[in-house]
Amino acid sequence: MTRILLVDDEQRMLNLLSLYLTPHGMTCDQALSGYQALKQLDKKSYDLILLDIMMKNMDGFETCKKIKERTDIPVIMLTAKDQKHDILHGLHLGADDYVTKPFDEEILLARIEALLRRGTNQKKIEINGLVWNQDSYQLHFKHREIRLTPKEFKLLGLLLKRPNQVYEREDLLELVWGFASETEGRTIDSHVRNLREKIRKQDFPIDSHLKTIWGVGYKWEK
Amino acid sequence: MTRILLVDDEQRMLNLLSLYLTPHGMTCDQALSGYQALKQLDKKSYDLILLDIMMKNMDGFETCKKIKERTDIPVIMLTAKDQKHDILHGLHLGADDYVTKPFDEEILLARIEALLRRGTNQKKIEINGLVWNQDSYQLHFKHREIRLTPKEFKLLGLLLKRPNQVYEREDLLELVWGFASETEGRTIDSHVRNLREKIRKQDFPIDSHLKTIWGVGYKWEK
DNA sequence: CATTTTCTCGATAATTTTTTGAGAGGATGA
DNA sequence: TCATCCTCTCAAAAAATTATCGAGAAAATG
Repeated sequence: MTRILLVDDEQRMLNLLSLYLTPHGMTCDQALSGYQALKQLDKKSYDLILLDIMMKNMDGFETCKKIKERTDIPVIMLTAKDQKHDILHGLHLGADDYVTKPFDEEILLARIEALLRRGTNQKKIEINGLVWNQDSYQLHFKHREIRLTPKEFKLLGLLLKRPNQVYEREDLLELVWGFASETEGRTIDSHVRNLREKIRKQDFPIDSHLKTIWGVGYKWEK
Repeated sequence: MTRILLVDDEQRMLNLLSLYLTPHGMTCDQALSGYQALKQLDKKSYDLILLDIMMKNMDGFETCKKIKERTDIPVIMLTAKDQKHDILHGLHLGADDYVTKPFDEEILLARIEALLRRGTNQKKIEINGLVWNQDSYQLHFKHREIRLTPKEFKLLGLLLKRPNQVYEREDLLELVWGFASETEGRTIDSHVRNLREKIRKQDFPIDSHLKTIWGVGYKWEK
């Protein structure tokens, strides 16, 4: 169940948002101010935050900044239509996306889902009994845990998210290690090797899925 | 994997664009200026360039022009909504399409995909049931995979992209092997032979498509 | 700070692909 | 038809790439 925190100083807007989102499998908590939102964040974790940046006391930006300082939760701003400046300011403070008010229900949902689907936010993937779970940072096969290191876990997740997509080593370095990575050589091969070994040990047929594409890179084949 | 170069002088806009595109199987590199973009182009190749033409120092147009002078990579301009003049100017300088800011995610994606489907940047080609797929690096016929080596795969892709175009051996060496290639003699013939054999084995009538043009080279005949 | 775990990277073995050369086999035009 | 090109074929040698291993560096943990 996707947990969403709604932040707006108008109770009516909070209700409207809840009304839209709840039927789509999301549970919503409400906060009437940035202060309340932050307090709520200390208590619970959320998958996404919907934040009105034009609240009376103008603390929308401040709230956005503070949220991003302490968490990595995606934030969608609610903004007025033609406030390009506000939008850019919000994005600058770390917001991930924006939706203009008055908003269209479908657009809002599409944006939310896009953010949740996003690489780092797709939480659980199951293929042929192999279960990769972002939240718990665990990989399971037949209810047995396969312990992975962070790099192995991220690498596998990336491959699983786009079955059949071939990733060149360069791509993997960028996507798993990060932009400025200076790693090179056979580092990736080593991680692939360890990953294969750990999974193979549990009798999952990893070799018919995690494939080497000679001269190119690696991929997960369905 | 589709590689995209983002050019904008606002870091936040770059991040927003990455955010939208990455989940759709694209890897993005960023450049904060036209100068950076051109430098980056010397190092790597891209499938498409997204270029803000309204950067502070007004070098968007200049950049577009220079990109088009030295490459054939499709360029989409990011422009303000009502700058008809800018749009026309950009198209005149060789830009392939434009998207107005603030942009809609779906529209942006649709434009990108439309451009990628065109011309020699196609990632997926299907002819008479033979399916060539760049992303997965696979060739299929009737849902059976035909395993190709890198050279074979590239060679076939090249021919498929321009049906009926006859390529001389010299052309093929340049396009498949790369400029500085020193290969010669019967190398290409060997690869063509192996390619034909693998495909013929799966009962695809390769011989009525992949034709030898006596005294010249090879072509794919529709 | 000591210990454990993870990551990196080179060396070597194993594997796969590419190139090459020479003879056979076709195509072409006089 | 013949002489001459050019292409096809084949397999062995060369080259390129990946797998494997292990040791030391780096990072995380308690």
